[in-house]
Amino acid sequence: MKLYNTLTRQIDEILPLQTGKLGIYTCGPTVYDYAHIGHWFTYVRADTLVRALQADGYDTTWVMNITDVGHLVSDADDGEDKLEKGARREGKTAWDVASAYTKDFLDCMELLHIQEPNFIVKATDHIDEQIKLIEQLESKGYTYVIDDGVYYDTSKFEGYAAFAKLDLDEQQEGARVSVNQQKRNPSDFALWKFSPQDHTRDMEWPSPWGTGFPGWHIECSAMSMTYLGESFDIHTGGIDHVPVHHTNEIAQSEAATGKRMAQTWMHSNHVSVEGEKISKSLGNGIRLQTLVDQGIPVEAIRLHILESHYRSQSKFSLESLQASANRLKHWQQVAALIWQPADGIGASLAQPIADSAATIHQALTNDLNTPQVLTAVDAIFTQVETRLIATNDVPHFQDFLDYLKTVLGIDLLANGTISAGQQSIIDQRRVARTNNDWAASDALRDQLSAQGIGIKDVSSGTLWFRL
RNA sequence: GGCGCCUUGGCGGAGUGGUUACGCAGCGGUCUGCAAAACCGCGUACACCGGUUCGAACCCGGUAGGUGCCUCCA
Repeated sequence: MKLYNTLTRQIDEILPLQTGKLGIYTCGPTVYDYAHIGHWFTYVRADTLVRALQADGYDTTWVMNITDVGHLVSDADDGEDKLEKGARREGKTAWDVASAYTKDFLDCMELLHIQEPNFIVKATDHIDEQIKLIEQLESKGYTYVIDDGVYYDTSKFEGYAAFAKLDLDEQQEGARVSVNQQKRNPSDFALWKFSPQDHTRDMEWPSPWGTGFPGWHIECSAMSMTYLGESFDIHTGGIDHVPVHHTNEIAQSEAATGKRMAQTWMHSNHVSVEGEKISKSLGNGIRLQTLVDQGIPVEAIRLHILESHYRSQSKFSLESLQASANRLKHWQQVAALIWQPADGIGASLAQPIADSAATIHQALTNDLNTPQVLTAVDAIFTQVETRLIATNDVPHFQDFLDYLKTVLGIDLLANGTISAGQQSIIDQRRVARTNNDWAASDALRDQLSAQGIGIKDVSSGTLWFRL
C-alpha cells in the first residue's frame, strides 16, 4: 500500500512496525451536534483505507475516539467547552448531550456501512490515562501552570512547527477573539483546564493540579498510546487537524515518549457544498438523515464519496449525488445478472473478472485511488452486461461482488432476487410472446413495471432489472 | 500579512510528457413485435501568456480567477 504521508509530504510505501500488522488511529467526532456530510466523507475514507489495508493482507487494529469532553469552542483555549454549551442549548447535562450524539453518530456509521472500529474510545473513559500523560510531560519540563489551567510549552518541543510547516512568528495571533495573556507562547495549548470558580461543570474530575477537565488534544495522545502503543502505523483525520490538533498530538506524544508517534499521517481533504466550505457559522452542513429522507440510498452516498480522491477538494451537490445514485442503480442491474445466468454465450468471463479484481487492487493500494477503482468496475460490468454471466462463471462473479462489498462497503446484491410471483409473470409473458399475444405480453410487462421490475428481451430469453 | 492548494468537455471527476479515463446528463444509432434507463457511436475538455522539448493538458516562469488554514470546522 502506498499512501500520501503528510509527515513526509510524499507518497510512501506503508511499512508496518510489526510484520503483517497495522495500527490505525482515526480522530473521531466531537459529539456536541449532529455529524454532517463532510464528516462522512472523512470517515468513509478512513473506513475505505482500513478495508484496503485488510484486502492487502494486513491484520488491522482500528481505533477511533469520541471526543465527549474538553473540546473548546475556540482552539485557542478560550471560550466554552462545546459539550457544556450544547447542554445549555438543549437544557440537558453535558453527559446527556454526549450520549445522544454519540448514539446518533454510531447509528450513522452503521447505516453507511462503515465497519466497526476495533476500539471506539471515549475521552471521558480515559481521564486517568490523560492525567498520567500530563504528569509525564510535567516531569520532563514541558508544562507550566497559569490561572486557568496547565499548559504545554511549545517552545520546549523542538520542531513543533515542522509537521504543519507553520511559521509561528507570522501567525496573526491578534486575529483571535481574545488572547490568554498568561500563555508563554501563542501556540501553547491547554493540557488541563480548571473548572471555573463560580459554578460547577457537568463534567469535571480531580487532578493533581486541581479540579477540571482535560484539554482537547491530550485525549488522542493518551488513547492512541493506550490502544496502539507509543508508536503506531497510521493516523488519519480531517485536513483541518494538521496545523493545530495533530501538531499538538505529536508534541505531546513525542515529547513524552521520545518516539515517533505515527509513521504515516493520512488526511482527508474537505468537501464543499454549493461552492462554499461547510462550517458551523454558515450552517450548511447536511445531515445524513436529511439525504436518506429524500430517498437517496446510503449506498449512493457511499459511492459518491468514493468518486473523488481523498486528497482532492471535492464538491458536494444533490445533482452529483443523483448521478451517483443512477450509477449505483446501473451497477445493481448488472449484479442482478448473477441470478439470470445464460449459457452458450461464448468465452468465459472468469479471466476478465480476475483481471479486473487485480486492477482494482492495484488502484486501491496506489494511494487509495477510488475513482480509478470505480472506473475498473464500470469496465468489467460493461463486459458482463454485453456477454451475460454463464452458469460456470457465476461463482467467479459472486466472488467478485463479494470482493467489491468488502473493499467498497457496497453490497450490490442487497436487494435480492425477484419473488416467485414476479418470476411467474415473466414466465407467463414468455408464453404469451411465443403465441404472438402482444396485448397479454404488454399487460404483463406493465404489471412488472408497476412492481418496480423492468425487463428486456434478449436472444437468450428475458432479463429483469430493478427500475 | 504568513503558510498552502486549485483552475480538465453541460455537471461530477481521474490521469499524465506522445494512444478515447470514467460516470451522470444530452444527441444519434443497434437490437426488438413494440419496448427498454441495455449495447454501440458522437460532442473534437484540459484558465491565459511565454519558455523547455521532436512532442505539454501534463515540466518551468509569469498573468488572471478561485479557494483552504492562521477564528468555528471532518
